[in-house]
Amino acid sequence: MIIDLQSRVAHHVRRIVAEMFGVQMEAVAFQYPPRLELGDLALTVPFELAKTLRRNPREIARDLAGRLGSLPDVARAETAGGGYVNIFLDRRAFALELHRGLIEPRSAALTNGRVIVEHTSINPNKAAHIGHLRNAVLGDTFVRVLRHRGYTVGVQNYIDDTGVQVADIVVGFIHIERKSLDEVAAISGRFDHYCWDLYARVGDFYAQDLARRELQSEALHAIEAGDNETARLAAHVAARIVECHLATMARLDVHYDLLVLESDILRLRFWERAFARLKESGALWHEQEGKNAGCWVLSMEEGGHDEDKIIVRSNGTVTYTGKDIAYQLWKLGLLDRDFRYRRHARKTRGGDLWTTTSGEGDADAPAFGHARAVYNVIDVGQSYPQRVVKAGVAALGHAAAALSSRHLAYEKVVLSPATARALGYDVSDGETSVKVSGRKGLGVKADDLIDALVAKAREEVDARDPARDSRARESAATEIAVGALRYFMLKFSRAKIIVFDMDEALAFVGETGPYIQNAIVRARNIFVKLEAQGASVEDLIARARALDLERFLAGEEGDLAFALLMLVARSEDVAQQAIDSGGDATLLAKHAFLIAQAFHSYYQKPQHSLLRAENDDVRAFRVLVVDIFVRQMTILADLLGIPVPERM
RNA sequence: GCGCCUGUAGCUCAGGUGGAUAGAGCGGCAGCCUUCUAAGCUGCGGGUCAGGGGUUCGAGUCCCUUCAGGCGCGCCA
Repeated sequence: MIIDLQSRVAHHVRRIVAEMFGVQMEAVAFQYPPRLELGDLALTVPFELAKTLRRNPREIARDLAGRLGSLPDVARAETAGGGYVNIFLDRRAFALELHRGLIEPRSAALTNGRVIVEHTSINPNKAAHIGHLRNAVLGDTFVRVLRHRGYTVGVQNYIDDTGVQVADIVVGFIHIERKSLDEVAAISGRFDHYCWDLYARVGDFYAQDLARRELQSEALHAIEAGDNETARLAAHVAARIVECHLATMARLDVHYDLLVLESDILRLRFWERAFARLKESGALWHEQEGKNAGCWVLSMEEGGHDEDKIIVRSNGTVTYTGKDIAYQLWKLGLLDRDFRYRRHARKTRGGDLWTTTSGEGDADAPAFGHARAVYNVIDVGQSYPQRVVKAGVAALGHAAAALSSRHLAYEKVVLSPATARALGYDVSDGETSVKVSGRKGLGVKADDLIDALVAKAREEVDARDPARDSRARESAATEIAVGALRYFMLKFSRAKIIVFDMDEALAFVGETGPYIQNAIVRARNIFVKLEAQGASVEDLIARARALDLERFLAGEEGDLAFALLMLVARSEDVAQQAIDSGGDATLLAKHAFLIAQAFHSYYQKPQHSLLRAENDDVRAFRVLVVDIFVRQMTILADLLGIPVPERM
């Protein structure tokens, strides 16, 4: 809402600057004064004009301020500091416009074309861990923000069902446990957790005798060839683990539109097609000499020497990077091949979940691929292969498409020494963090973390509200756990390594998801009580609209309330910023926290009590403020994927 | 060696497009519950924004450089 207001004011500022100084300004930048007493918005145009006009910015500010006071939306304007123009808004008009915008939300203008976000993409061979949660929460939150801002988004989860990690588990079943497909299928309980342990044993198994590595490559070849017992076992493992991952992510309300199976990329010969095009264009060539002799390589054109990346090995097999180039080309609509699709048994939030297939597809499948922009949420360790993929796309003459394909890189999650010790890992005194290791089975399983959070939240809920129905307490505990976890994953910027500490992650006080949830619960509860007393929120809001709000939004309470409203008004701006900055929702999470903080601070003062307001006008005013807060916070919580319990 | 990332309060971290006195949470200290649910609020203390140089009216933010730490540079993914 503040964006609209700013563009109206900016329009007038440009006009006035042209009249007074004869200068055409392209953009007018707004800032927020450090303290509310100084003003609601600040202009820095006098600083910019000072250069071209060769005049003191203070004088320019004074001239400009004199003309701004009579504009619509503006109550008055002052000069301050070395040349700021501080604008005080017409608070009544501001509050009413803000409220109207939240009651009748204009959905953001639809942008053209589809955006694809790929996230999660966990190897389907063992349980998801906290690092995967960071990926999924980052990706899912970005998707929510994009959709909110008018983008059409397709969410894809890439399943590497023919890779070495699945092969390792297959080796484990065949050569360590000596289980048949039927016996594996009969394993009950949490299959992904079973494989988590088995995977660690396979690591030991290889380490004991390096010759056993051959078993991995044997399994891999059998899987790629297909139509044999090993391949069927691999398919069973991958499919079953994917279901586990989907179930884990669903606990956090993370969903996908399409599962892309690597086996389908192979069977539908996407790579052969991409390979042919890459050869035609000369992007790939067959190296005749040197250490890469016999390989098909792609030049990275950096430094000019030894920068070639092998795409096809000398034994003729294609690397993962090669397959990813094919997949990326398909995403961008640059590969003249398509998958076939069938409905998956699981539903997604908006409707059907689809999966690729090389068999018969459903006739009514929607279109996928052909994206205008692609975001790949992948850990920062894969920056190099991601650059290779982009270079491959660019080498086919699609420079613009390569640019619209972005790597949303995020740092890893490691364990604090305390948490690593609690998991039974031996930590020496000097260490400040411990890397997770799939090979050693070291790490925190996503489900275990969520379970611990729910249990901790359940204790709190039980202690506060023992009389409440047990199922209601459980669902509140679950929502609090999810809110805490999602906020925790967002509060650090992507480039920061998270040193995961169980106690810190389990904290529900301070800058956390539950803090935000509590603010909304408190606010909603006021309305519940108000209605229970026989009052009507709707009537009170109608009454508020007719009030002299300028008066109510002044003074000690008014300033506090207005500060809250100013923060609320910036929400869409911050959401868009999260997109423009390249997909970092940290700002938006922080923003939600700031609004919650402003509300808590306002709410806490007994003299601001809504239910015990001294008269109906004051009550009506407070209802308006709280209503604006609740409506905006509900939107923000949804964007962050933070559920709101009925009671805390 | 080359490339990328990080360095801000005791700890963990925020700090669009350069702007006013650099913020939050945790921890510490001192207060606030016959309550619109204290998972909350108020106050206090806490800073060479790693060091140095430069650009600018103005730099935590941009440029150069040094230092420290991490990651990448596979016919793994």
